[in-house]
Amino acid sequence: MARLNDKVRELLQEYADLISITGGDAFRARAYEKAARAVGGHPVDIDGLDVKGLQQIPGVGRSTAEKIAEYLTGGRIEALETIRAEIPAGVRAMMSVPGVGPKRALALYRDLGIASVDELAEAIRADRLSEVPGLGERSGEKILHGIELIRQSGGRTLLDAATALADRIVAALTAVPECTRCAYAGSLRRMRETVGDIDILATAEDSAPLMAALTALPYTAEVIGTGPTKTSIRTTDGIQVDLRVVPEEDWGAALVYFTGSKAHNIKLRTMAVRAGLKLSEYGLFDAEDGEKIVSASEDEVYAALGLPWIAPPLREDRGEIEAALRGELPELVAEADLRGDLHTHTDLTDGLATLEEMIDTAAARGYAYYAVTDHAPDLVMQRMTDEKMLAQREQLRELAGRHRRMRLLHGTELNIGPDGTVDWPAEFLSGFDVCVASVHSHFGADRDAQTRRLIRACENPHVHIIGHLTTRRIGRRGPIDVDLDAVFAAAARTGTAIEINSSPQRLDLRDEDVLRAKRHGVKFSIDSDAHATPHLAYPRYGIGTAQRAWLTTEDVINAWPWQRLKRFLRKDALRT
DNA sequence: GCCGTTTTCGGCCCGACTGTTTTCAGTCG
Repeated sequence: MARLNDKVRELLQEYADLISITGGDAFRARAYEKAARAVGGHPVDIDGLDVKGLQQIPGVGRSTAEKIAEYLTGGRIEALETIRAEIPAGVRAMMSVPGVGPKRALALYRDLGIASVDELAEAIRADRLSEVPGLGERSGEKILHGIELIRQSGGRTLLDAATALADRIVAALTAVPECTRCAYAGSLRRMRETVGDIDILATAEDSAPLMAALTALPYTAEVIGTGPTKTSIRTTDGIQVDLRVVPEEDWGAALVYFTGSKAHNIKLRTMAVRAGLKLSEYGLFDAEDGEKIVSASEDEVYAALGLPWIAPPLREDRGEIEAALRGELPELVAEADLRGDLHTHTDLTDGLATLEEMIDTAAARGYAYYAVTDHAPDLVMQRMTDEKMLAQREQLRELAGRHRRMRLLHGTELNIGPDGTVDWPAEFLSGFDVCVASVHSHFGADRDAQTRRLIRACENPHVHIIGHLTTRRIGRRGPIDVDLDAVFAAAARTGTAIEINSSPQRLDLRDEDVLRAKRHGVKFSIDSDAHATPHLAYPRYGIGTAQRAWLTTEDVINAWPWQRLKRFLRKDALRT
């Protein structure tokens, strides 16, 4: 379960969607959307706030505050329940399909009686879509493609929601007196970009109190199964959680086993067999006499196989065992190695927090440098102007001494146009300390065009970092079609870093692409792309991608000391 | 529904793209 702020954000967003679907006032719907974002990005936990306190959140007025308060005290919002009764949940769910908005969702429901994504796919295949005015064959194809996209990531949970839930469960189980150890394992521990379910491992003499604690959690909606060693539940958010309890002396072997990956485990077991041993979740045994050799810690298990401990993000059988045998495991970059954030927004464009709030929160993270990179004018809806940007720079310079240990950088997130050019002329660009350049339009351009535009952006002497390169949004929008190797080669040649965007909705680039880019000699920037102060914590997810891609501090420009980063950012000077 | 160094009423992020129109509606960022 995520923060209460996130729960309320989801409810307000649902209310806004339902207002849109039922043809309510568009501005009213947008007011709730804005309030939803504001609550989600609010740094203070709303639990315990009263109506007055809630109204202090920008974008939350009396009406919204009362609805939130109603939820906080009674667990439901009457107005939301009323409108929910009108529109089946599946109709709203159709809005998550690219190409389907509130108007089409309603038309599909009213005209064809379609009330779920599955029924929608069925109707398109049965060629019934053209019965709805304004929808034809092409629309059907696009929508069907969108449905495919959702299904590909279907049922998987984003890393932030999974991490928040796992942290809470581990905390709850650790508090049980009988519990001696508890941690999460599985793909979450390996920091995969999404997780299918959450695996929790615990040790106790008597497992019953732990099983009981899990099934009694307030957000446990359904107990799928429960026994002495394993209990599975589903949360109110539909996430499956498996808890396994083992004796304390088997902790290490069980943790290896339940962390995976399957391919990594198979390789370990094969090594064990060759050495006359047998590895299972219960320990490492002598194959002959069945005597247990070790299983108390992961270190011991790996050591008994002649290996150093291998960090979970590497356990994918991508050569980590061979590297470990050669003593060539990388010293992975860690969250604590990050010395700054080079891609963040403020309320000057679409961020929620002020410049001061963002800077103060960044300083609290102990950064040595911090860049503010608000959107550039070609993203028209942000209404950026030269004057606004220069005024922000002025304001930033005035705040220079606010945190003595943290250097402030003035930057921007440029838009890479269809031809690869960016918003401002060279003269204006040279006034920025750092420029991120990203694709925000023309996602459908063909492979050659996408490749050309990105290479041209790399060749721009003022562009230091390519932001969220593939522009994918997990489960919502696929990556653009681009020759990644050609772009990586251009980035390496021109000294342009490629971003690992840490937003859990993006995580762009993906780990396997980062691996490929690294082979080209590309450097990376692990950034939050924060639009609110809590988002500044996102690099914990981007670090997962970086670790899965074997990156060290050498590969990551914002893990470098300022003087070294400064030289990297003098790309334009070095090239002239 | 929210908000006010333009405002307590009257605005509210604006334009491109797409497919379906034959002048525009819906969706998206």
